[in-house]
Amino acid sequence: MPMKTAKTKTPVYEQIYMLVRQIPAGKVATYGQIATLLDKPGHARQIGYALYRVEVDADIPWHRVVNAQGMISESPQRQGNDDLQRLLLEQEEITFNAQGKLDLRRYRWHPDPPPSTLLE
DNA sequence: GACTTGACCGGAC
DNA sequence: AGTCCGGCCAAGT
Repeated sequence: MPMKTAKTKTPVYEQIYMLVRQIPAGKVATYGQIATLLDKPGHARQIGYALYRVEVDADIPWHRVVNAQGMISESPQRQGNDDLQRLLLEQEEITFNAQGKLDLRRYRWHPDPPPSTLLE
């Protein structure tokens, strides 16, 4: 049981990123949904913070994550990129209504395999 | 090592 | 319809 030097840092965000990568084009997930899929309901803010530090050109479909109201969460920090998010989604044939909301009933991602499988 | 900062959510009023 | 409020916790200062 010795060696404590193996500081396996298990990046928490790694799981978030892996899960987000599973979202198919044309579908979206909410922050809370991601948290729940990771068996951590209520930790939605962590998802937002994780995506906050994602590079725009990273191989992560960050644009497929919206808030529980079906809207794109904007931030002073990301000015301009929130518009990009909408464009990327529209390219996947996702439409927004006059209020800038998308229909979650229609576009929400429902993973077939259990979440635990998705992380392997 | 304490304190601040968030792409959030759900319930209460 | 709105608004307010507490909870959640990793990273950065």
